[in-house]
Amino acid sequence: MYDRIKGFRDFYPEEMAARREAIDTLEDAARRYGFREIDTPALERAEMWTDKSGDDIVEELYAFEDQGGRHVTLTPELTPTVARMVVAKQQELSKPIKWFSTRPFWRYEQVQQGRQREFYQTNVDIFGSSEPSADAEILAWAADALTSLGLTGEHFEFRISHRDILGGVLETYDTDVDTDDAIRAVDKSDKLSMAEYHDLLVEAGLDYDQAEEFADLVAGGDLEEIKTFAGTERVTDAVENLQHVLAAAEDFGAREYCTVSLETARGLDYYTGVVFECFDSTGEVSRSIFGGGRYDDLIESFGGQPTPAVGVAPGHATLSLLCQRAGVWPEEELTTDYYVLRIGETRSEAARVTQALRERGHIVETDVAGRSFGAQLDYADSINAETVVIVGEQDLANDELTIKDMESGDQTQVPVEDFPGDRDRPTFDDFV
RNA sequence: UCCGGGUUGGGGUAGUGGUUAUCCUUCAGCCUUGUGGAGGCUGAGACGCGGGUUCGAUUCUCGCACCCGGACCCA
Repeated sequence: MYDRIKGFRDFYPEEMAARREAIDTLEDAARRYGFREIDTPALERAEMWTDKSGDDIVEELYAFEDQGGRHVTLTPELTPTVARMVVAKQQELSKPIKWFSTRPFWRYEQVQQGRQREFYQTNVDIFGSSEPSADAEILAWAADALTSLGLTGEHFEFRISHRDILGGVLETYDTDVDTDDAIRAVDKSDKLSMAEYHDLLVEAGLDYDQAEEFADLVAGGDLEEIKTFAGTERVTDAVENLQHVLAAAEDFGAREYCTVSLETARGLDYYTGVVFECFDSTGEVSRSIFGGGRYDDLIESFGGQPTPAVGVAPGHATLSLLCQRAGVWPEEELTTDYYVLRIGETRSEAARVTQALRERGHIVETDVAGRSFGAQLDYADSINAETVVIVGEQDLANDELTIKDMESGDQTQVPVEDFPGDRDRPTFDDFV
């Protein structure tokens, strides 16, 4: 017996069927918005991460040197890859570029609830528009995707913030503030006592009065108050941009899921404008369900022309936790439309029936194990077959088949030449 | 990397420093090559790995692995 690699998961048919349904739900919603599916490599040059984040990040990567001496890594996130793709075909792609993909990523991390080393995300991005409508479309897709899964506003909320608001407010203080440290403190404020939170802000460079004032302002989340307080163009622009995004989200029916939450500061250094995270309303799923936002500088930093971008990437692990707790995760039960039971030397006729039903698009199984009548019926039961078509020597002797409804156990005879006939989905009821 | 809890057939469990490790379930076969969900019979299948203590370790002990939480981190 070999062990599974830690942090990697197997998906057996029942779980896979549920996952497939969930993935299809997310992707069908994306297709309705005109997002086009792409697929991307499992392996990228490690420099795509080490150049920007330093060599320490290798600790978090499945990175190695390949036979050709290249430093490569299993891809830990999609964004740099799509940025590379956009840059490579910048001239020929019509804007806005709207892409989605579902695929695994790999990070060498500590395994926790909702976090594995191999994890699946559906990434949805728009490149080439800085309009609030683009941000709103991302939010609208995210809301559509979640509600299509059966979730409602009771189950989740989008916490929306803007990168420039916190930074912009902080820079209005005369003191020399370490903005990153202060924002990190804000991000952690949930988990800290008020005093600890204030202490961290002080460590970042504010004095105690400022720390208290700043913390209150952020927690209050009153955008107009913040605009007035800061009085700078940067903050005014950021607030107005956030308001425009929310207004556009309103038009697309996504506003009701959005809460302004300036404490939602965390995240990727490449975010530049509106950022948001999705949280479980009950707080049972401790980490965020997913995050997203605007990253207007990334394409340029990858050597392309300045190209604004906004995107979101739900992780399937946390999403399925959320759905399971909300009781809307798809049923993990396999179903079978028909089982063609064969007894005696009847293979050719049974095969004809089997293939005819398969041609109609049904899930059809027949005996491949040489089992007895009873064992075949047992098996048909175990795979939740809806209808069993019995092709037995006794039936064929009368030029008949037996159609059995598995739920009721009722059965009836039908002429061989009349099955399946021109019926799309013949069942017991059609023949009584 | 750190903290806490855990690991006995495929799943769920009982138990013990000493003979054949308990029970339920599951799976396979048969009773039954013409009727499933019931029943009977037969069979398969476990003490996570390694070291130590001991005459003897699944049991005590240490280390490791893995699992479940959490911290840190989360590009």
